[in-house]
Amino acid sequence: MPRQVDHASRRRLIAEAVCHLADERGLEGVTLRDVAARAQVSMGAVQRCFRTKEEMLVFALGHISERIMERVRARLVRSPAQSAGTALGHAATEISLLREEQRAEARVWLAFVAQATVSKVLATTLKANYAALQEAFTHLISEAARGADRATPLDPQREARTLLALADGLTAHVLIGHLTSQEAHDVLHSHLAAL
Amino acid sequence: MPRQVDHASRRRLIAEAVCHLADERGLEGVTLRDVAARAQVSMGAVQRCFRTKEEMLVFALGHISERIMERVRARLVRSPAQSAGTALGHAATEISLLREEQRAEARVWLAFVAQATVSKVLATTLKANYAALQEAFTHLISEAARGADRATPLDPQREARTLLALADGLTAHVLIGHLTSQEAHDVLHSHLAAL
DNA sequence: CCCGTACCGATGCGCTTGCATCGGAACTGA
DNA sequence: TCAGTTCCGATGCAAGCGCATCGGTACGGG
Repeated sequence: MPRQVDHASRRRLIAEAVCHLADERGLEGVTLRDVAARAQVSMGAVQRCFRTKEEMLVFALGHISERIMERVRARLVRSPAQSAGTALGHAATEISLLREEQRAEARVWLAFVAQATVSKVLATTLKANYAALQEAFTHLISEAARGADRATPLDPQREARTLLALADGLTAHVLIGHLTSQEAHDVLHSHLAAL
Repeated sequence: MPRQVDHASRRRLIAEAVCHLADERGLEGVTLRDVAARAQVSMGAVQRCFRTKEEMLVFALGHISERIMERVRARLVRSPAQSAGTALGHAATEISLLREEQRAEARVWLAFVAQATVSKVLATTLKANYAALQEAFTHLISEAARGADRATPLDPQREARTLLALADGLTAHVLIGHLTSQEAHDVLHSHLAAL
């Protein structure tokens, strides 16, 4: 058996390169050659890992989805003691990708969302992610609502959808410079407080 | 003076073609040749109207911005009798581009938003539009809030930002198929009711 | 009537793209 | 040590891109 290469890790390496390039120049500016150069591998290696460019992009989307999800999970685990309400706040903040160091991920994410409107495979991947997030949020909200008694009974699923859409909208507005991340934080927490 | 052509209307014609193509294939799939073909003019004509492709795209963005703004304005004028609250609802609905016949505009808009994260000129144009919208919403909200007395005093500007971000997020989620436009409507109106 | 000017369609150029190909390098097992 | 197998880097190719160019066309003024 000759030399074996760890395909999985190489694919991840390449996915990282895709994200960096998508951050800098947009998804359209991602070419196989540039990806190879950025990942410090040859074009042939890239083509061995992914049969087509689209396959590469889909994998990259899955990669960063996983990273984001992982961060949310980590955040929830890190602060388990508090109430479901604060956990919700943390999760929402993570999702919004407002922190400076997440700006790159946010740009890549937005690029993929835009691309998904014309690419069926990307849309499928994205929908799965959103569905998972929405479910998680729904649970958090209904749990948080159990304690607090409210004048009007609230629909956890609808509130989850609201929160998810709001987070995404805020992310986009920060990215194009319409809002500062400060303002976005303010809006987000105000909304959460109203819940 | 030899034959003169109406440059302004031709530019609008081309902008329409750009929007159609961006709707079908994404902003990346917009090429000068295809635009020319779709607009039923020659490539030379396109190049006469716009010196570069970017100039064309920027004009197209301005064109559809204007159209959307115009629709919002028309909607507000059409139903002036009601309260500021219902006017707000109408405006928000228009902005969200949820109706089927606005799906194309929504796709184009999202494509431009994504592109704006890497293009300074596009970002500037977009920011101007969002600023105008936010201001309009702020006024509507503060006006609507004047009548209703509330437990917690609300910040009109913050609520305007929230509404704008929520509308955009919902639009995106409908486009990628995570929500149906029905669900988005539900979310939006529920949020408005909470105000 | 025809000349001059404003317009435009077609064509060419240089470049980049995604993808296919292949000779040789690298490493394992005997 | 060497044969065998797996991998990969370089190169080629056809297509498509944005943009520049230019000769022909059509119209309005003298």
